[in-house]
Amino acid sequence: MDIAEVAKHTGVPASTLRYYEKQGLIASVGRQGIRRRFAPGVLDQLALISLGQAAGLSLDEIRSMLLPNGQPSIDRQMLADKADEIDALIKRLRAVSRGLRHAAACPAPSHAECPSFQKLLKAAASGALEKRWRRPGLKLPYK
Amino acid sequence: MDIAEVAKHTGVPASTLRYYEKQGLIASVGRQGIRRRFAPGVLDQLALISLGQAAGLSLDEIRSMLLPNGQPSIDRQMLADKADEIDALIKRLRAVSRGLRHAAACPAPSHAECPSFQKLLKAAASGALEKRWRRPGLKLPYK
DNA sequence: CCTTGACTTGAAGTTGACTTCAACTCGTAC
DNA sequence: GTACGAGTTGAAGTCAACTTCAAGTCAAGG
Repeated sequence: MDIAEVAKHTGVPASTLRYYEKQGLIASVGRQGIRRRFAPGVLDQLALISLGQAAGLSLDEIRSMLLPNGQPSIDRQMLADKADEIDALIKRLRAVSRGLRHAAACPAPSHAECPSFQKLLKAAASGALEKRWRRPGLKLPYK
Repeated sequence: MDIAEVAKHTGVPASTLRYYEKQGLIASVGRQGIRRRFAPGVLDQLALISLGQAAGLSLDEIRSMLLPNGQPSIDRQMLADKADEIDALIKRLRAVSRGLRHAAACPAPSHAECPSFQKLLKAAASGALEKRWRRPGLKLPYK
């Protein structure tokens, strides 16, 4: 497959594919003239990369889960750890969501007088809420 | 309060406070010599900013929720919308977490043969999983 | 008076994951 | 044989939210 074909099948832009190759995340199987040729297996690798990103992994981390041949060699413990991380994130997000909803429904004339909003503010001020996550996330299937 | 005091109370670095001021997110009440002085109210504003960040708002969005005087003027509908967004994100994250856990527990010799892992991969490949979220998130209180 | 330390400034640097660009090379079609 | 479209390259640009830096300004203490 040439790069356009891979891009079409995966939705990953050609520029990104070249970038991934440079980063050692995927590999082309030789060239036809000047053009890269990819084995069909690259589609699976790209799926794996997408999954890793959805799970909140950096490209560096994802690379560390790939054998030199591109096959995944994934530590099950790492998967479980990542799941734990995501669960913790979910917990925090639910707290924020609940707080926001409460504040949205709060009948106080201004948020300055809404106790639940104040509570949220206090939590935020205390540093209990994270300001920035390490990284990207996911789009998801089952909507 | 001077900038160091605000920094100490809030944990927000002085450099960030200056940055926020430049961005119009907070305001100082005059100077003492060359040094900024802040009214205590700035602590509340910073709490609000933290909360906004935890809810996934960009600084631009947060600014749009502030009146020129720094008081929040928050659209309740917007809060509800944000809560919806967060809930949707939670849904996606839970799918990923479940998938990861399943894969971690999967007894197949390699993930290449694990059906649930394959399913996850397929979801990721389909673009159902987001690669990058718009932005930061939260750290959270109730751990 | 001079040093010290905390503050000031605007400009430039950082990070991660890409995208965009100019300049170039092919294979194919006319 | 030449124009075209699609690929190639390395370098530079983008975005957000900051941080870092050099150079300068003060107030207070010794």
